[in-house]
Amino acid sequence: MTRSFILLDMENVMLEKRKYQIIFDYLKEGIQTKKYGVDSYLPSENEICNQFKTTRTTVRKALDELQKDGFITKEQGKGSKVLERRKSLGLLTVKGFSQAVDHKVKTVLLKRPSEQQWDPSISFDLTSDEEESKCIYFQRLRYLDDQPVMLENNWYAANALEPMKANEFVDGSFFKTLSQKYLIEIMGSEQELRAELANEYISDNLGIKQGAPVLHISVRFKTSKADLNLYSEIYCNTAMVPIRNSYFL
Amino acid sequence: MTRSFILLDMENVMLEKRKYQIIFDYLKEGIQTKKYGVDSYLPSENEICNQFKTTRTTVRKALDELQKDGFITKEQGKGSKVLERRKSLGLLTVKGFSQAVDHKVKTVLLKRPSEQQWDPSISFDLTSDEEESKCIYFQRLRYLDDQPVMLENNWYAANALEPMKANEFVDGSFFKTLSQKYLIEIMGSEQELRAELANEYISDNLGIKQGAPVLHISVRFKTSKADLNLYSEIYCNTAMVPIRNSYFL
DNA sequence: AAGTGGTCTAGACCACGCG
DNA sequence: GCGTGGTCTAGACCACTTT
Repeated sequence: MTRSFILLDMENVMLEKRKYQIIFDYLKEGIQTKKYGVDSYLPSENEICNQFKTTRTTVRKALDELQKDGFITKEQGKGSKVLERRKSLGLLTVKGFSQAVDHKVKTVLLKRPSEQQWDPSISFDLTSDEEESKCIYFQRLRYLDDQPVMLENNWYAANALEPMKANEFVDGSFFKTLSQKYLIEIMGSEQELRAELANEYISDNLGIKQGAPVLHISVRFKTSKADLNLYSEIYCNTAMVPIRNSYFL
Repeated sequence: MTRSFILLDMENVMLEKRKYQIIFDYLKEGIQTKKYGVDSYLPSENEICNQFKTTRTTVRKALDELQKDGFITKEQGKGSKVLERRKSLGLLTVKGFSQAVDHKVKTVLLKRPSEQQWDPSISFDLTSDEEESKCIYFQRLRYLDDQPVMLENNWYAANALEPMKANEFVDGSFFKTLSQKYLIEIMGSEQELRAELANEYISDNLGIKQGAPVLHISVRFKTSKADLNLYSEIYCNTAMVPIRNSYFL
């Protein structure tokens, strides 16, 4: 009696994770590392059942979570298909950035990631962990049709993630790099929006007049790594083209 | 043999809905009509099982959907608790509007809902159904601490929903009224953001100088009623206080 | 101890997609 | 016809909360 109790307890300590969580993690990693490529299908529910010696209920729980997190979509009669990118989380896009057919898009790294002091211009309160750490800062300028439209200042805690090397950026995207090389996902964001008049520094970078209206966006992105947030202060010239975002259940 | 086949088929035609969908709809309506008030607990999973003569798997499927849609949260050992409001869908809030303790909030209906022609200033393309219909227009001005901060122009298709009476607004909120009186929920939104300089009309309403920077937000809200979208063109004075929104998985 | 939600098993039948 | 995901049953044991 005592012995079986100890064994059960051991099992819980050893396993720790729920069975569906193990399957979820296994499949998620497979997607992030491109073992299961975009538009391909995961193994069928019954195959996963056999592989993990479990029942469909448990496998379906894992797949439901993957679907909720935007990694896959299910197609009745066909299978679970890997999606291109996760459900957009209110990520800001310049109108036309996605319909890239008739627009040229370019991102220039003005300042490559390097260790600095936190900047007081960040609009959000830092966590106590972050305040104790130094930070990594990098700056980018995004172009649409050779016209600069977004000036981006980005910070994150140095003790949460090493400074990314400039040549390491996957497709020039910080988020793609996080997902594919570090297996870290964006879990949500908070934004503050302001309309301001461009000062000299902003107007120089965006190639507009001083005093022209600019959209100032402050964002805190929360990630699946508990101690890693990304802070961005973004200035946009919305005269040519508005900034878009959308969200759906 | 033939007879039982027919019966089964009949059953599908009669029921049409899945069992979990019936339970979902029943509970959702209970929440929307305040039969289950905010912060109260739904009947336990076993009670619902007995009431609908089904198993916990099916009941839990219904509850999972309610949770995904932001109607309830589950508390282990306690029950399923009704939430105050649905998961914010990137709804814009003025910083301080929610922490209303130290701020006075006021909404004034400048133009009560009435039938009009669609306004060409709407930033989104209308559906063909909407174009064929007239529209309902209403205008509001929102104050924070007796300072006007948001001027709101709103339109929706007249054939999708009758014009709401001014005294019908629940807590002055269009969305609360939609949910509680019409059982219609917001399913998502698209936004376009622009920084602009206030023209005379805007500056008069917001009590700022002509040429001051204003945040222009165009929104299309999609609802659970297929033919009902709400279009809003909003102008914000962000000098005192920024506009916020957030989204999480 | 009793009740609640969380996980899991071992099945069954259905609707859909495709060869 | 066969494999896929979608729904559902009838149980079991667990962890957590409250009495």
